[in-house]
Amino acid sequence: MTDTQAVTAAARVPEGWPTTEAAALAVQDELRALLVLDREGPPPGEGRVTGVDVAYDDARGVVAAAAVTLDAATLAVTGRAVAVGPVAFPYVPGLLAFREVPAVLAALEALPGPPGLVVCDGYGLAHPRRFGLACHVGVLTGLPTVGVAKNPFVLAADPPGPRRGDHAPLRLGEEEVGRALRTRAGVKPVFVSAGHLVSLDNACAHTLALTPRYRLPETTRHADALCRRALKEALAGRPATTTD
DNA sequence: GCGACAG
DNA sequence: ATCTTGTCGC
Repeated sequence: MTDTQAVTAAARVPEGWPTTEAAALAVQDELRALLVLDREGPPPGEGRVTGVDVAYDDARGVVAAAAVTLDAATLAVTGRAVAVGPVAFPYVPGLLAFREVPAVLAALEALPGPPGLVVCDGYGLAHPRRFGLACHVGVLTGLPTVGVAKNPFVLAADPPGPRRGDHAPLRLGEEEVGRALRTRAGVKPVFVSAGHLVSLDNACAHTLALTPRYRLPETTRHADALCRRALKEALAGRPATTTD
């Protein structure tokens, strides 16, 4: 219907972006102080929700990010944008954000309208240092964010019940920093945590509102399909690692 | 000391 | 994340 053509932007690694693990850890410590966790966040089913995801070609050092905005009530696509650029950091468990954030921000900025709540593909607070990708994106954009990961990370969770909506806590000490949430009956759960300006309860409510049919949120599904297509198209222009 | 480890 | 065929099911 009103599905816009995806706007394509060029992403680049910002000046002063961390190049070592030690520098990245220091940035996490610095940004973590800016997290806002005492807000309920926007209610599910209203306004807009934007999913972000990235695809890589590590051999060529290229990353493509996609941001897809949906009407929260109907889940219809209202805006799409992609950003292609250089990979900003190697993959290090716990430092994923340094790899994806530059391209993700470029895609979000290229959207035709306000993103609303941002759903990230990965963890938020349920992170060894309580500052996963969703927190990072939230602090840098000022937008409410949640993290929905497909696989368990460093925090173990008991298996949730078998029905849609059943969940089990992800604990960091005594604190519940995330949940293994069953979005489809009898199907492997997803791992939800708050990123910025959202409560864990609300993050789970949004996740359920976005999964009327599949295990993963509609936002993530759309963004995943778009960034893969964008990466392919961006690579089609250049055959391979040429002699430059 | 040796693995495991979001994407 | 990515490399990969066929196959079972709606």
